Amino acid sequence: MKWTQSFIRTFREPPADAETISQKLMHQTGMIDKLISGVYSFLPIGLKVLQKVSNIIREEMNNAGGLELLMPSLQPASLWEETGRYGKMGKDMITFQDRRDRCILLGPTHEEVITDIIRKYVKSWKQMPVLLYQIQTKYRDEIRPRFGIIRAREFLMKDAYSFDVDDKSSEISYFKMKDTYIKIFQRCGLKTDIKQADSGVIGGKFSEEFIAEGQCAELEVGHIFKLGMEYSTKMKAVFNDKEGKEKPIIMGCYGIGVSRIVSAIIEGNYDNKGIIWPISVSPYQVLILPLKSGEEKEMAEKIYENLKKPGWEVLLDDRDESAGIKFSDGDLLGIPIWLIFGKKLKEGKVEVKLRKNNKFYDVPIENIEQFIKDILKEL
RNA sequence: CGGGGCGUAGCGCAGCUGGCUUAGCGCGCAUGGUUUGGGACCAUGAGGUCCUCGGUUCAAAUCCGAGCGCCCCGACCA
Repeated sequence: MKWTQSFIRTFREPPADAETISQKLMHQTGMIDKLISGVYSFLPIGLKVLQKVSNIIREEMNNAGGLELLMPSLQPASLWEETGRYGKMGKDMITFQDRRDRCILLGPTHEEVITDIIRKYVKSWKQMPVLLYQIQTKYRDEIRPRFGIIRAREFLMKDAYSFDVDDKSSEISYFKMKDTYIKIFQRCGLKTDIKQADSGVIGGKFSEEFIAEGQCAELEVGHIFKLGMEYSTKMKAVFNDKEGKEKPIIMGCYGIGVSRIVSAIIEGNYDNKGIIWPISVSPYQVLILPLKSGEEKEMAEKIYENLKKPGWEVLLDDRDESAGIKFSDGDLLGIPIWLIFGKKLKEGKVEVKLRKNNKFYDVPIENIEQFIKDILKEL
């Protein structure tokens, strides 16, 4: 991607109302744009990171045997009355009347909907275990949205639900998810602690939450629950066991705040100049900086085309800006590997800079591809 | 919902105490030119419902009232 075509717009100063570092940096790099309190647009560069995180989650969920589905955001209040949660959630839920005066809500979570699906489709012990998940927007009218997308009223969440024939099997599902979560957070470059937690409105028997390290004390990037028979009993999600006896399905549910992860990654990976993306979620892997407009720019474009071929995501800063601005914006944006086309080009060399530790390497142009390959192994 | 703060150009702010020309500054943006290794410079220019409504007044960004919005602390929360 060429910078001049990328919609990237950086700001020298953070917005006055931003408090946390991730919020400031996401605004300064033009990743997000606030519409109203707790509600944000993801601009192209921000969406790119969000999609990287989503794809890591997807891969690991699929590896764990999960099946992706997509449930609606609009849900009938009547379904929530079955579990008694309509009252419990209270004003956190965004509700409205449709034209037939039916009470509809914007889904803050999906236990009721998934249980409804399961009770319609699963009738036999032979159909389990099942693990279903979705990546979808959730709506919660938080008492106090804060810290940008860390606690938003509209946010992207991965929610998964497991269905088993008995406690033993459900336990296996639970621990499989726990392992999967550890892998997901590792791949995203997040250090997390696991703590036993209060199950809150979700209910169930037991839950653990994954807390991301960082300055910002907030909720937590993942939460896994053993729900037991809580929902299946109330909603009559039952199956026939081997003896033909009717039994309630044993459930678990597993959430990850996808958009919140993006914030959490920044909270754990930045310096006074800007973001330092882990390679796995960086919007681009390589940033190319031609510092002058002549031969440097020509050569930079050539290398840019070459590097795109093997599938690397490359950002070429083709703006007619001074070196200082390109460096500063590069630091702010946090792309891990930089290729600087400047002084050293006369000697046939490109300078490689690593954002992480600010180390520079002089690399002959013909060796660039191999050099990046080697560096990528270490990052 | 309680407490605190804020609302003036795309962003960051000054002006308000003590009402008075055409409401400023920095950044950004546009055009032209000189620059180009860590946020360069010159010139010209565009851009404003001073959050909204009402009140006081000869006169309101400025004073008063109400409302709306935003941020922070607290309670609350996957």
